[in-house]
Amino acid sequence: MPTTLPHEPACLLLRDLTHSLPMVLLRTRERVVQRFRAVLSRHGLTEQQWRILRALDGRDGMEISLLAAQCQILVPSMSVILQRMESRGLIKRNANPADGRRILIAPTGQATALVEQIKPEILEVYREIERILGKRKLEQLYALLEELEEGLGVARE
Amino acid sequence: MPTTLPHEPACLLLRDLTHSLPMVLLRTRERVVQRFRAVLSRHGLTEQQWRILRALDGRDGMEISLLAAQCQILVPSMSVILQRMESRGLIKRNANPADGRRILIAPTGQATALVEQIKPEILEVYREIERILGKRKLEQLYALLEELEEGLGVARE
DNA sequence: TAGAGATAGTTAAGATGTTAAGCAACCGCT
DNA sequence: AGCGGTTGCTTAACATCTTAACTATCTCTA
Repeated sequence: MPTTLPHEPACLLLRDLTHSLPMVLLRTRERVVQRFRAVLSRHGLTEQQWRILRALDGRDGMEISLLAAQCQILVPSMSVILQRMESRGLIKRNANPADGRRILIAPTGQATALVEQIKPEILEVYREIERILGKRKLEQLYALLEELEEGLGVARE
Repeated sequence: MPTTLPHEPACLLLRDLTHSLPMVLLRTRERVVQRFRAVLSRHGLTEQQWRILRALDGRDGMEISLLAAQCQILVPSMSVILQRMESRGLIKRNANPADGRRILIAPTGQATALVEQIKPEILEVYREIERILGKRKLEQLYALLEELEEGLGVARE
């Protein structure tokens, strides 16, 4: 016995919470990130701090707002996180002489060394993920996620 | 000119941060959730409070630990969130006479009415998502996400 | 060139995430 | 009954998220 009425298509009913898109996205991301977190916490980094170091990797400076956009971290959060990272000696701030508002964030030598140390462990996690899903399905997953992301756009309406 | 060395397969290099799996999952989820948040905030609910009300919907009670698992919210967070929701009259607590540790959480009449009021707006968001990706690709996305989730398992190692 | 508006960052306040402790009620065993 | 281990939940501490207000600086234009 179907639980839906004959004239009421499935899309008119709310999917079971467990299988709703935000929940599935959240759970999957949680599982993935747990693996990364296990590595990063051993080095005293949070996931967000790692994203920042990754974004800065190989560059000699980046403005805070651009850094925030790349890391998918809101500017107010970024502001606080950078304060902590600066006091731990992971980043330094360089003023922009041409525009007193802009601040260039650069990784310290310590940070660069730390990133190089962590990279191979992170790569191992990526390999595990690729083993689970296979290269083809993984590429397919990337494509679908990015298509949905594009479709939803950046605008907040 | 490829940037990778001939004998070094792509999987040995860290994917560009912007296209790393955690980032893509995060960005896609953010875009999706923004849509929901726009609806929920008009009704004074956070995303997490909505998940809780959705999980309780149609049930007359649920233990806190099960509720937390279903909503993908850690128990300590759940504890605080429920305190807020109780003081706003959205949920009530019922003791379990057979086991003094267990507490049954139930939605109030006010909460049930609120959920019914919000449901159609949330459904509209789901329809928009289905329009963007199409039914087939959306199902494909669900399948891939759940396969990856299963593969990563629940264990924290 | 003064002043309105836009831009880059910070600060603030409330809510949640994450980990570790703490507490009370249960369970199993003696 | 009594004791140790387990379980369900709360509290605490710190980090981050989200929205809004605020500051300083810059830009554009009247």
